[in-house]
Amino acid sequence: MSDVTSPPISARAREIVGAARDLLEGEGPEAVSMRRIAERIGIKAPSLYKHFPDKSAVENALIAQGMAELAEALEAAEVSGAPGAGEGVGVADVVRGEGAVAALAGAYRAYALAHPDLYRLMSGQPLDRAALPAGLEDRAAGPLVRAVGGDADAARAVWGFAHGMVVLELAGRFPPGADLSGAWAKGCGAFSAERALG
Amino acid sequence: MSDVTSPPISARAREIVGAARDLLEGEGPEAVSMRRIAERIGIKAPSLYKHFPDKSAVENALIAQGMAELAEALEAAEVSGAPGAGEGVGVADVVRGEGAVAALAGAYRAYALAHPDLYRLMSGQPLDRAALPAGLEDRAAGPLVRAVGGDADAARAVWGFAHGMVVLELAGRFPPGADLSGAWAKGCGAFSAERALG
DNA sequence: CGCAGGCGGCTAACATTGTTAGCCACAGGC
DNA sequence: GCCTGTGGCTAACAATGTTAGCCGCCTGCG
Repeated sequence: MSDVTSPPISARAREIVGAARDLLEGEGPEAVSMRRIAERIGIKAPSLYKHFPDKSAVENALIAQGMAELAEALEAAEVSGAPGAGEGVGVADVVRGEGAVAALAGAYRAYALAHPDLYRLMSGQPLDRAALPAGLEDRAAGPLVRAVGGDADAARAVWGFAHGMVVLELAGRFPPGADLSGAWAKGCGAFSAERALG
Repeated sequence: MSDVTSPPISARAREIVGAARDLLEGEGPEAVSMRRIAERIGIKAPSLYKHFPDKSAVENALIAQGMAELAEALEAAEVSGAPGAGEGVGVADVVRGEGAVAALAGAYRAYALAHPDLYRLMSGQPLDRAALPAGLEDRAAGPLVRAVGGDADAARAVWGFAHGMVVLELAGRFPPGADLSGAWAKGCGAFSAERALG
């Protein structure tokens, strides 16, 4: 997944966000405390403040990392789902762009399910844009706005749909055993049909 | 909004969740601590444990309260948006049910924006169904499944869309000044168009 | 009437959290 | 050869949820 941690260049800083990520993905959000992070790399908690101003700065680094990875995943789905690429589309591809939306939705869901706690960290709070690498947010949004032909309203609606489905699934809010892929298909189909009608 | 707190009948218990709600909606989630709740009703924190087993029980009461209110709001939108009711629909009502979905979406968004912290509390965690009054969840879901004609997949997709839009808006994730009502319209239209195509 | 019991307060305390103050060792540059 | 910055450390503080243990008062009962 290449190197995605831009602002903190220090090796120690990278080690810190690495430990934070391991804790987050290995033991959940409540495990990522300053003392646990420090312990994991063999130092004491107060020393972390020589590398990051506070805990939220570490979290912001994690968020940037996740967003970059998500952007990569979406870009990969974009090329593989683009018209002209190999790999035949499964269901009716009546509308130009339908396959693209579904492919992106699938990649979005897959990333969120593969990194549930990181995804929640990324999307659960007001997002300090100043602490994010410039252009990252736009880059992550790019594939989706291209898939809907540049329609900002449609892009936001599809994003809302995908995010809502993912976060409800992660929170276990759907009835156990519900056929979520059916709901995903319904949603992707709806947005594609809407495009068909103009 | 009538009486919605079912399990804790004690006056003190109701006073406690009232204080918790005031703190939550007045000063945000981090203000609702056991000590602040107790202080607000003139007792000390440990005494709260004579009425609730732990903090999460208080939160569950809050969640039940919010879900009941949301259900009421959706039911109200359901009757006012039903065919035959007064109040002309704003935009093209080409499909039976389109107005209903839009009306429900509007009510959903309105409730969430009016009670942002309560909504986040309601929807942000795995939901301890055992601690909820029986049937509450189904009641809240009722209006939406009726609006989509009983199609469970469609209901889940629309719910995902509405929830995602709301939670992204509450988290300030959309660009400042974005035309969200446009995105909402696009989404509602998409799901209605999908129904038109079968 | 007297008494037992429990309901509902209280204080003190514990572990854990993020975070700060202040100290010290060591490396590199003038 | 000093001196300064970097990056460790210990001790401490405030606030969190929660428990233990004590006590006063009201109620029901014999």
